[in-house]
Amino acid sequence: MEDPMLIPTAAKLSAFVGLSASDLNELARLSRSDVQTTAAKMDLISEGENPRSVKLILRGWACRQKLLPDGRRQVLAYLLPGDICDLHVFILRAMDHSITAVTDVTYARLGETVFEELADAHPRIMQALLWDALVSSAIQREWTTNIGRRTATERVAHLLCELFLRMRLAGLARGNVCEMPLTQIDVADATGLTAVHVNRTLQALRAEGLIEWRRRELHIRDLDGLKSAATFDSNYLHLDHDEDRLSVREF
Amino acid sequence: MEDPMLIPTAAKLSAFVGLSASDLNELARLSRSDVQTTAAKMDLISEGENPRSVKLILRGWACRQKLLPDGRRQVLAYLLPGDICDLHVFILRAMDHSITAVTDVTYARLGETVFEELADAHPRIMQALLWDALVSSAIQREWTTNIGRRTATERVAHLLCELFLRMRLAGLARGNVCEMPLTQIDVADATGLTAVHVNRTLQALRAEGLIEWRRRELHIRDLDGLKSAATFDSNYLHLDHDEDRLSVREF
DNA sequence: CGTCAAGTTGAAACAGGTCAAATACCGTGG
DNA sequence: CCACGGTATTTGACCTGTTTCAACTTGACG
Repeated sequence: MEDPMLIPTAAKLSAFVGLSASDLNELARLSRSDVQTTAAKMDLISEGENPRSVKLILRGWACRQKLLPDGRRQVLAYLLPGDICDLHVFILRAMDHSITAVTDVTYARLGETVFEELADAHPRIMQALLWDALVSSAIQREWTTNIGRRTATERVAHLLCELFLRMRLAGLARGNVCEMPLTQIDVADATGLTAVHVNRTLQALRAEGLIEWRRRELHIRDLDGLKSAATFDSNYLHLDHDEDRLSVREF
Repeated sequence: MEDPMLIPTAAKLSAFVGLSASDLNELARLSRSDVQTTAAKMDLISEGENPRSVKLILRGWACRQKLLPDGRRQVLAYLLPGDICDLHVFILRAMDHSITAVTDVTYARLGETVFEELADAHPRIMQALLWDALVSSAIQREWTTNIGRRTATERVAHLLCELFLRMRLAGLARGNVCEMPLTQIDVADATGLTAVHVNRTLQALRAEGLIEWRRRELHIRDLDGLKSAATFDSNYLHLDHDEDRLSVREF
């Protein structure tokens, strides 16, 4: 069996709570149950559909998105390996947006009962999932702010900064490099800009020596510089965890 | 004692689940416990503070907001009477935004244990609160879309449409009129526009006969027209409830 | 080596921003 | 009841960041 800490979900949740060996095994087990694949550009679930499972992204990138009747597209979130969608989604009748594969995506589907069992047998995982859900909401708020009140350069820099830090948190960055499979159109639809303007903005960020981005690989050349170009403040990612309440305790 | 259905929270949650007389009484009871008041423009809780209670808005309007270092302001959500903030917020160490009173606000503070008790004694309320939390997330996503991909006119029309429908859901509209205590600056900071441009946009909406807005009162003169000017689709409010699973059952 | 998607460039247009002054509104105290 | 002061709204003139459109280049892949 693979090392459970290599599972991005485990890496990420561990940043919040200490997880026991048994917790880590449980995450590994969940990552092997009901595994599905979706090709790039296809929906994992479409707007209007009735959600029947929580999705745990194992490999590849997905996004939440809305389409307006005339085709305008807004990306609401990027889902990276290790991300979990919509802990409590069973309560809703219909999706108000779709979840779409950016690259080919492999994911596990978790049914409603999984969480009832988790709450009993692995309360620490459940608490970490709740934390993760709250962080997802916080990210959504930060995106609202990003689009509403930042300039084009700040928006793009902010997005890249966030994605890099999240990839690193999931154990998916090597040094200051991470995979970046988005197109400039994807960046545009996430930041409320046009692809043309994103292109010019990226050129400026490159010219300032802040980033390089070629062949689906993002190199952060100056993280502090990028953060300050973005007015980036990582508080919304809630990476500070409460050591007292949440450290590992093996029973 | 007042009629429990007059409590806006009860009105709103009833739109989702059927609540028993005992549930309604419990909501009335919660609305009387630990009641606080905050004057307009003051924070109910500030960014960086450690959240110690869930807030239930009883009277007046509040907002969630973020301030960038240079003073730019983004309103993330408006909280109307009956709204509940952040069901699971105890898990987080620090607020990533502040909750600020728009008008004078009266609210009840609910501690962590309240929800443990509710889950046992009033599971139907708990389920409704979970639904409400999911709808709040959905609203946040819609705002991201609004700011990212709609024109100024669409944005403003969309915001007014949403606020009116939410007020009506909470039992706080008379016909096609509701209270609207926001300034044009508030609307601007919620839609990613400037106050000057909001002003011109509102004049256009008035000229088209869609709304009137004077003395803190909004009159919707043509709801369908306003919706279509906004490309408004109410699906994100998740007003459709599942009769089978969620109708009242008295035991 | 051809094809299709993604990225880049330039020129022109415009939605919305900025600045600054004028007006209306509203509660308060004389 | 009116004058006052502060806040919110409205107006006009001008400006600019971003969009639009259309063409061209590069890159990935069978």
